[in-house]
Formats: sequence, C-alpha cells, structure tokens
Amino acid sequence: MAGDRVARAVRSAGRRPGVSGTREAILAAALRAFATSGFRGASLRAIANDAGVDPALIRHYFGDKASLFAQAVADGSGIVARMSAVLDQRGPDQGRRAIDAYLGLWEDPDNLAVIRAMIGTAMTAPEALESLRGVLLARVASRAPGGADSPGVALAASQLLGLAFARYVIQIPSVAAMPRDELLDLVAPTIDRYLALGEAPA
Amino acid sequence: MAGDRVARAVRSAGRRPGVSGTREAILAAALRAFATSGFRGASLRAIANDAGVDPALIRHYFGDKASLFAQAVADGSGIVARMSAVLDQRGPDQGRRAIDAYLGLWEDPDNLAVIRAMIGTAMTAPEALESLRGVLLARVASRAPGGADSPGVALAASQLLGLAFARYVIQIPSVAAMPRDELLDLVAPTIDRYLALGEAPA
DNA sequence: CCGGGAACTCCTCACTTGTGGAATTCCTGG
DNA sequence: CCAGGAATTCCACAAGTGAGGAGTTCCCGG
Repeated sequence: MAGDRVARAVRSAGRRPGVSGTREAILAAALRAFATSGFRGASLRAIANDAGVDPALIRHYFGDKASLFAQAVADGSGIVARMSAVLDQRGPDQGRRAIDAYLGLWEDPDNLAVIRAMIGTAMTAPEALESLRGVLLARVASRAPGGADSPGVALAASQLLGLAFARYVIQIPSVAAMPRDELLDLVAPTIDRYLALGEAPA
Repeated sequence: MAGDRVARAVRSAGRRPGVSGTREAILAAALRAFATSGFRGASLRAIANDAGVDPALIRHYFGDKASLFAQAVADGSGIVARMSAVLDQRGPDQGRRAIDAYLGLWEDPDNLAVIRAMIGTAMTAPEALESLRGVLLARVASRAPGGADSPGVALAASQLLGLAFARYVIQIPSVAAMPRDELLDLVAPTIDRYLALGEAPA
C-alpha cells in the first residue's frame, strides 16, 4: 500500500505554488451565502466548500464569522454608493435615467447578492441594520441641497426600493414581466415629482 | 425527604388542569422568533422557552418546523388580506385613504411581526418565497378588473411597500420623522396615478 | 541557501439544532 | 367510575455548527 499512494495522493496539507486568490474567492462565496441564507443560515463550511477551500482558512484570514460578514459587505458595498449616486443626476429625464440605472444595478447578480445580504441581515440582526442605515444615510445626507437629508430624495429612494423588491425579489408577475421601457414610462413621473420637491421649497 | 417535596415539586410531566392556550402561545412566540431571527435563525427551543412550554409540545401540535412557520404566518395573515384590501376602495381620495390604512397596518406591532417574518424568511428561504408569493397573488389577482393582475395595482403596492420599508424598517430619518399628514400629501398623487392606470386602459 | 512566516489541511471539541420515543398526568364521554 | 385520548414532561440521538490546535508545504528576504 505504500507503493500505492505515490505522489499527489490526497494533496494533503501545505502551501500551494503560485498565487491563489483564495481570499477573494472566500469573500465572494461568503456574499453569496449570506445573501441566500442570511447570517445565521450561512455556514462557514458551506462557504468554504463553495470557495473550494478548507474551512479553517476562513478563520485564518478573517477570524470570526461576524468579521467575515463585515469584510464581505464592506468589500461589495461600492454598490451602495452607486445606488444613491443614481439619484444625483438632474436634468429633463432624470427620473427615467435614475430608474434605468437603479434597475441595472439590481440585475447584476453580484450586486443583488450584496443587496440581499444587507437587507436580509438587516431584518434579522439589529446591529447590521445600524450599519446599513449608516452607509445609506452617509450618502443620501451628503447631497441634500438644504443641508438635511431631503424628503424628496428619500421618497424617490423608497419608490425605487419598492419597485426593485416587487420586480426582483417577490417577482410579482405584472411588474416582473413588464418590459423595461414600459416600466420606465409608468414610474418616471413619480420619481420626477419627488425629485422636484427639493428644488422648489418654500 | 419524602415529606419535603410534598406537592408541586418539579411539576414533572402530565397534563395541566384547566385550559392553557398553549397552542396560541406557541404561535405568537413563533411569529416573534421568525420575525426577529428569520426561519433558520429561530430555534424551536427558543420559541418553546419564550412560550413557557416544553419544546416537544411544538412537535406535538405542529410536527415540522416548516409547518409551524406556515401555521404561524397563516394565522397572522389576515393582515395580508387587509393589506391588499387597502387598494380596493376607489373614490376621490383613494390614494390618501390607501396610504393611511396601509401605514396603520404597519404600525401595529403584531402585524409588523408577521410582515417581518414573511419578508425576512422570503429573503433567505426559497420555499417560503413561493408560499408568500402565492398568498399575495391569490389576493391581488382576485380583484383585478381586467382579469389578469393589474400593473397599476402592483405598482401602487410597490410604492406602499417601499414607503413602509423606508419608514418602519430602515427608518430613514426624513421619512420616519415626517408627520403622517405631510407624508399623505406627498405620496397620494403617486398612488392615485397608478390606480388610475387600470381605469382608462386603451 | 536557509530560516521565518504565510498559506494550507486535518482533526477535535463543545455546543446547538430538529426530531423523535416513552412516560406521566389530567380531562371527558359513555 | 373508568377507559381512551389529549396535554405535557424528560431523555436521547444524529447531524451540523463555530472555533481552535497542530502539523505540512511553500515563498521570499537576508
């Protein structure tokens, strides 16, 4: 039997040659897992398996499960900035363009994973809610014309959120199946009206 | 020592005298747990403990954890009917009345628990998503004028959902702190416009 | 060229979870 | 008044969890 397991065998332990991108693979897998199973439901073993890696490596790189989550969300949270930046542009067809850009963000599977991870965890973990609100508000508040965070922008954001939720999460047929152009036509006036609230104040 | 543990002692096993309302206590505790921890995160032992009951009683009454969830949601899902009924009433100030009624539903802690349980679980458990969509659509589809489920009603629902989410879950300051009347004034035109879509088709 | 540290794997521990069986006490219908 | 069932408890199990220790292989700076 000693002659049997010659060289490679089980590839046992030890460092691999070359660069491996393991860290990034773990973060991506973690985001997927947190998005689809929530914080508690996502298991480190499943994440490691998805990343093609030993579970102990997660501990090696990130320590805690909570730290893993924080890192994964922070890593992918550039999309939060892009989500709120969507409402920055002004102009004649600002509503149409905002909705179009916003829906585009939700249609990217990677972004969807981040969003679902944040919202899903925010629903079940108070401290995650804190950080989510913090990140969202830091952006929203920064671009208010009047200094405070503007009701118009917030209402526009609420419509966009509800729309994306209905279309991509709950998947209500009439909204999920509607052609993009038609959706834009129907919802753009709403966004335009909300955004105009901040421009003609008292 | 025999004289010591006279009567009550550890209250060991056996049926309790009188009615107990245990079933209802379990359902209520389950709803709380699912709302705050999600489907996976809620443990049967924690639910039983919250209800002041032995974990095995859950199995006795409901069998599966999934069945428990289904029962708990179905039990509290009168609110789903009320949520979609909100969009039934027509008239001059239909938008205002719909928003007012809808927000009222979210402000009841019991209802909020059901909603959070459904949404939180829908985000993290595909099979729960199926049943959630089914329940919602059975109601929404039933009152469509054209026979199919109407885009106008669905869009109105998406705005209401996003609004409630921003106000009660994420708690964006400018939306959460806004007086009810002001909110109604700002959002009612949107709802009115969406609902009018179904009335003047081609 | 060699030694320290980084990358990586295996194994184990203590704990929690969902599920289920068996026993006990009480209520109620005949 | 008594038998059957309902309500309730304790105990046990197998599986999965997060955490951590110990060892192995490789890379790179001196």
